[in-house]
Amino acid sequence: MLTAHWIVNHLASNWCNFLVLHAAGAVCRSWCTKKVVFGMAKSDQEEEEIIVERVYAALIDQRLAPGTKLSEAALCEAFGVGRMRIRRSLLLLANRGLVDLLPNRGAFVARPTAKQARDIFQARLLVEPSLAKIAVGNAKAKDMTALERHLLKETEAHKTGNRREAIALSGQFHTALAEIADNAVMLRTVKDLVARSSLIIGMFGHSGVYNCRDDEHAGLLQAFRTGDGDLAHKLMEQHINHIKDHLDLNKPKPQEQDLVGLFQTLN
Amino acid sequence: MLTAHWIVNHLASNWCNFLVLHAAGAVCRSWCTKKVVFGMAKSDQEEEEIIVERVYAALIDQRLAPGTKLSEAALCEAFGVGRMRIRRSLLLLANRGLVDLLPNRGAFVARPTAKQARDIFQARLLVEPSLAKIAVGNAKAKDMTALERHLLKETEAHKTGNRREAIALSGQFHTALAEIADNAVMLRTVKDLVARSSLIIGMFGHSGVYNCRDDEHAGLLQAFRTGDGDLAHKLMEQHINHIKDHLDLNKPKPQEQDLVGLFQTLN
DNA sequence: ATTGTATGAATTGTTAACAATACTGCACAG
DNA sequence: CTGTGCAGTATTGTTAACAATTCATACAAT
Repeated sequence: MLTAHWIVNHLASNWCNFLVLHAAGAVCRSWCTKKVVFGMAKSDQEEEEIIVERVYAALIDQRLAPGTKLSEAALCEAFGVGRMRIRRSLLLLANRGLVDLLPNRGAFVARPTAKQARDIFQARLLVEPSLAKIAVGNAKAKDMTALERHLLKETEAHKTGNRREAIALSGQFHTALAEIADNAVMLRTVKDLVARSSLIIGMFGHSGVYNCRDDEHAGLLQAFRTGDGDLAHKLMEQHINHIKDHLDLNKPKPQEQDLVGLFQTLN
Repeated sequence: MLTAHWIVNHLASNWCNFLVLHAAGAVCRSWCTKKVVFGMAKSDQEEEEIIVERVYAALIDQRLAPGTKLSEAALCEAFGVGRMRIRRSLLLLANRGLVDLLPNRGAFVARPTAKQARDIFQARLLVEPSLAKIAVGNAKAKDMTALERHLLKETEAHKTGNRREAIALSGQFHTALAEIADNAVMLRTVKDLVARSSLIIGMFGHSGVYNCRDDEHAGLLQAFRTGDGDLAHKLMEQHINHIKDHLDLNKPKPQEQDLVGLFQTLN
């Protein structure tokens, strides 16, 4: 069971950043009758976007295991917001397949089925290689340097054995490509797929195996340097297949609620 | 402006079906202390899925023009549900890019920008051809007959000049392929892309031009008959490009609220 | 000892009232 | 005639109380 205290410690690690961020979005009622927001306009629903993003991050680096109960009260305390906000955030997360919303039971971190896992990786194979090719065509100089820097951090995290950061960074590498491709639709799609992949790895992955191997990311970066889009396509395809190969879709991790899941045939 | 009456007439055309459907999900408190739901289990959040689906349909066959205000009260009356339900549905629709949610102003049918239109069609070009190829590989006999029947209805609607039905059916053709491919992730993606494409056509399309030309759908069906996945890939690519070519992304339709949108520079 | 049942607590779902903001119409000054 | 300011009204956003359901514990029975 998940206590509020646990969430406060593990989920809200950069809570202060959030407060500062929010305070910066100052609202000023000026001479005109409309509100004018300086800088960032994240007064209302942008706020639960932040919550969603934070849960995203927690899912990706596997601080929240599949099946974990996300009680409203705990989340309220963790984020210091009202129940309505939390409720909306959970609805959005459920809409993206990251959370299962059982009526009268509450919200749980999603436990992807084998079928869902297959669908998700098929989708990644369908989308990400082509997207990588587009990204190669789009990459500006600053994108290249950003990727270089990202890869440095990634290998660094691997070397120092910082597992959580390594996982998070390897996920971000994939979304970074979508950002370079400069397509908002695909960016969101890839983000969702990466996050759900983390859940899948948590359920079907062999223990000790990371999300991505950074050397494959390095190969992709090399394709960016030479501007070889077709190579990037091929490498990305191989890369995703490697991730998929490290799964055993027939044996979901025997977590605590394995028996109950076995008899919930609806799922 | 959108009156409640208008919505009742135009949005809720198959309202009775819904009632029957819902009544069929009978709930029976039996000897065990848990609720048992016979047949379909759409008691709770499934209900707003229905609302979302209905708005979807209305957007696709262009009964709801981009920029139309969706007032909560009107929708409450149209669907006969409480404000909370409507509010959640609007949140989900906004999350999928079909509705713009302006703080304190309300919900409006989204008016895609030229950039968004480009992104969406790029995504379709990236996804749907490959998906069509997969669908060809997956198609069973019953899928073929269903497609045949669908195309008959589609050409029929074209011949009789039933514009709304023609548009709706041509959209459904694309989602039908995703269903045959049997990938839930891609199905949802394609549904969203098709719906948003309808909005784009409403904003940037030349008047009198349909969503899809049914003869191109017929060509795709032919590829299914011969089991030629690569042909399906090529045809779908051409098809989407044709749709895109009929747009003029530089000239958004001068609808009534075009001027106000012009001076809302935030958008 | 295990199963079944009942009671109380905790959690989720819904409703309605309230607060805050945006819209509308009118008066009035320039 | 246009533009500004100021009510009143309508719509949206939030909160808190209430209803409904599930969960946990204790206890009785086979």
